[in-house]
Amino acid sequence: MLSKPHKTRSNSAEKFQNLVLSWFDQHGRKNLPWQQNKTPYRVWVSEIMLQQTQVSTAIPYFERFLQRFPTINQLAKATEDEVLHLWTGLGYYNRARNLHKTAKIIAASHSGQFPATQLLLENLPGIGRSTAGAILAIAFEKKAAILDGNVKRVLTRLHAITEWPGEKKTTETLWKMAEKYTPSHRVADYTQAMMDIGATLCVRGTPRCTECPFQKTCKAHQLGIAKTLPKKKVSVKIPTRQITLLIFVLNNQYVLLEKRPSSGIWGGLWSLPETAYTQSTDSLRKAARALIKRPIDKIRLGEQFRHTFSHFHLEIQPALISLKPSRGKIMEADQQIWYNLLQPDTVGLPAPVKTLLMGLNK
DNA sequence: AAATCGGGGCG
DNA sequence: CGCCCAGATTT
Repeated sequence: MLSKPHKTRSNSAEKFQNLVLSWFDQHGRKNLPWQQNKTPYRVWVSEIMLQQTQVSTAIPYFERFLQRFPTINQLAKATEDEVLHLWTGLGYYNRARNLHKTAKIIAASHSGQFPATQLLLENLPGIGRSTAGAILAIAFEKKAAILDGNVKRVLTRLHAITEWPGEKKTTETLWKMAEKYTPSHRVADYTQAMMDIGATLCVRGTPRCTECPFQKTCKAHQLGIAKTLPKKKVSVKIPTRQITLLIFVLNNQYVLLEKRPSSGIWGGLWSLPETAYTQSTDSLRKAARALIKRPIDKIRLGEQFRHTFSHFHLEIQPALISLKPSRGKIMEADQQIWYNLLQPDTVGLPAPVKTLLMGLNK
């Protein structure tokens, strides 16, 4: 048989993989909830949750989500409100809506079976190049690269890449590296290990280089610039907006909520009626009367607080508007609910709204 | 107070 | 394709 002479010395990618895999065997995380009973469905849900959320935050959400929706078909049958309910507090609610959409697609068009190619996965809502790679590698043991925030940080330091990683060219370079290093053997462990190294050793701020398996090879460490990488995007000051949120309280038990449009901030969540910022009782009375016909008992201001988004600060002035008690049936308009504080509906709430409502219960 | 994080959507 | 947008947590 004709064959090329066998290489006796492993190349640099193989050396790298061996470092990563033996680090994983000794230090990698192997007991995360989604690493037990590993199915494509569980891996997918975890990857979506982890897109913008740290492991420790995601764990309780993952447990509750899987408890309620053990299979993708059960998720597909759920209402969007219930999916958003389980997502309340996690943020980026588009992720939850896309998760639901994708479950419906897979239940209907793939007979409940997760597709296992890069192209099919990337065509599903909420799954891009990196998440598709993670599902292929972790759930299917298929050779596929990921480039999440952790891997980006590891690679920029390893190669001392000083350009901002958001540059198109730099991102492409990083993807090329990620692909070059990805092994065909034990790719699930490798992928988990890279995320673990990024999350526990190669952290932003001060990396723990002395404990790192790449200590000898890391360019940034050699140059003493690990701490300064990846280069930050030039920061922009974000503006502050002010609003007043109206808390209509009826019979000391019900609070009026309105469903927000499905796109934009808090898309699809149930929020408090909003009005232009004011602290004047007179204008609050006017705004309240425009929104509701019931007679007002009294109005008082809550304590103003701040909620920050990626691109603006929101100063929230809560206003409690107690309504005169009502005995008859309480009517709800379309896109409106009287949220029962004692028996909360299973709907999604923005984090500050949830905080406000919990405060009322005390 | 600043930084973070992957993907969707729009022009 | 380039650019803008989304939320809560950590540092």
